[in-house]
Formats: sequence, structure tokens, C-alpha cells
Amino acid sequence: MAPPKIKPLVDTIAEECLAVRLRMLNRVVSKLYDDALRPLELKVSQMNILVATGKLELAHPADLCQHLHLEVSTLSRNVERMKSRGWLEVVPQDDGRSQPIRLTSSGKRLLQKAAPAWKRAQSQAQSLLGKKAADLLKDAAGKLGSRTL
Amino acid sequence: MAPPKIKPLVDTIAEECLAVRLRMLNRVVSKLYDDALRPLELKVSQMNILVATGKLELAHPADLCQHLHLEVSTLSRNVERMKSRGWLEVVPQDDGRSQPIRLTSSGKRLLQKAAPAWKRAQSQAQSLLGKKAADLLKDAAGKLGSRTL
DNA sequence: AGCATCTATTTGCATATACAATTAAATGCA
DNA sequence: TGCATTTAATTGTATATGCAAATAGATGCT
Repeated sequence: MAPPKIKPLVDTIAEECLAVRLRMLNRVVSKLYDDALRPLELKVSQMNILVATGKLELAHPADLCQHLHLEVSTLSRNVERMKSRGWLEVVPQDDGRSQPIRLTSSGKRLLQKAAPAWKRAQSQAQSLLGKKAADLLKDAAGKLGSRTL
Repeated sequence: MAPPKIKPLVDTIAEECLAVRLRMLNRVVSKLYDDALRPLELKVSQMNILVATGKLELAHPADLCQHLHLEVSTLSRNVERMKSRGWLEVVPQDDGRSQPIRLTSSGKRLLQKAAPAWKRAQSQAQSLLGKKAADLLKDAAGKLGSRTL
């Protein structure tokens, strides 16, 4: 029998899909930050983790994941790389299951050094998205539960 | 000497970084679609490519990448997987460098079958983000140049 | 024709991400 | 004490992503 008409469906999804748009924006905006941070050999994904860890001071993986809406297994691999670079360290606890981490001095220095690059990327992203979209982005992120971080 | 004060910097980035928010939203929203599409063994990243290919009818990798703001190397690998699943096929050209692709019948049928799952995820994403943010998302994506797709 | 150059795509390598399964440690209860 | 259960994190496996380098084919110039 004749193949089903695919065109209307394709047009609908192409014009309306929120995921395709969000994923595109994510790629473009992440690249702005990655480009700015490249001289520091730091990626925006890693900077996010450094910041969230600094915010919590002593950060349990599961807590970080709740704040960042990241899978624990994803975080585990990222932290592994960042420990080996000397930016994070584990702080042993009474409960041997816990492996909470904190910033090392080196990690803190890296964040300080990254600040100007972050500011540049942030302002590029701001101009690209426009103020309204940028504000809405904050609102939307707030709706994800587990406070903004 | 004393370590630099890291707290104010961490607070600023945590509260204002657009990338961290966009990346979080991307993870959460992509998961809505991936969950809905899982029974079809289809990921939202792949659905995006199927749709963009369907839209162009005969799609050159470089064109797809421009529309989707994707690296050609990324697309190359994704297309490889999708060819091996029988959803896409290469259409040889006079210019031997060109490797334009199109949907196979199987790829079209898959899209048809995926439509209800897409609709469910789309409406979940809509509720999560709210109408205003969803609309802004379209505007913002429009700012990326190379028309909406 | 022959060669440098340009263009389209793929390949090598590394990180990011998620799901499922596993390990390790604490806890509760018989 | 001993064992099932629960909790915290890691490990196995696969896809997604991007940068840099390599390949392959077309094109233009001499």
C-alpha cells in the first residue's frame, strides 16, 4: 500500500518541538562558554560542578545531582576527571558510603581565573538571547524543583 | 598567603549563569521526550534528525548541520547509527563527495509511530515550562540564524 | 595532464550524558 | 550475631557531542 503522508507531521514537529529548540540553544550557548573557557582547559559542564560544589562547601554527589538535575553516574565520571586534575578532593566521613567532595585550593584558584572568561561568555549569551528570554530562562529553571542551586 | 575569597564569585555564577540553567532545562526536557520515545527505541536527538531530513527531503549533512547547529562530525556518527537501523539511506550523487540522505519507508513509518509519544512529551514540556517560556524559546531559537529549520 | 587547492564528509580522540547493574556500607530486625 | 533491606556511589555499556586531523573527490590553473 501507499506510504503514509509524512510531510504534515514533519512540518508540525519541525515548527513546534520544544526539545529541538532547547537542544539547539543548548549547543550554541554551551559553545560560547566552552570557547571562552578553553584557554583554561575548562569546560562549562565542569565549571558548573565547581560552582555547585563551592556553593555547598561540602558536597555529596547525590545532593549535587539533585541541584543540577544530573544523573549520579554522570556526575561520578565528571568528578573523577576533575579530581585527577586536582580541582576537587574527597573528604572522608564516618559513614563510609559517603564520598562528599569540596574544592581544593587549586580548584578555587581556577574559578577565580575563569571569572573573566565566564563574564564574557555570559554577556555574549545575554545579547544572543535577549534580556526577556534570559529572564524567562531563570523562571523556567526555577520550575524544575530543588531550588535554583 | 591566604586563599582568595571564593564565595561571592560562586554565588554570582550560581545565581546568574545562563549556561547552567539552559543545560539543566535541556537535560530535564530531553528526558521527557526520551522517556516517551523509549518504547520505540528512538531518542529525541535521533527524532530531530529524522524530522530535519524529512523536511529537506534530500538532505546534505552540511545543510542539516547548519539548520540544527550541530557539528558535522556529530551528525556523521548519528546518521551512521540511523542508517544501520534502516531509518535513513544515502542517495548517491554525481558529485562523489556528496552523501545526501533521505528517510527510508521504515524511517517514515517510525516517525508516524512516534507521533503520539512526541505529542505527550511536547505537552508535558509545555506544562513544565509554561506558555510564556515556550513561546520565548521559539523566539530565541529564531535568533540563531539559519531559519528555524 | 599534473598539481595545488578547495569542499564534503569521515575518523581519531576526549568529554558528557543516561540507564542498568554492581559494589560497599549502614541499618533494622529476628 | 546474622541476614535482608536500604542507601550511596561506582562501573558497564551505549549514545551524543565537539575539536582536530585525515580522506576523498572536484576544480582551477599552468
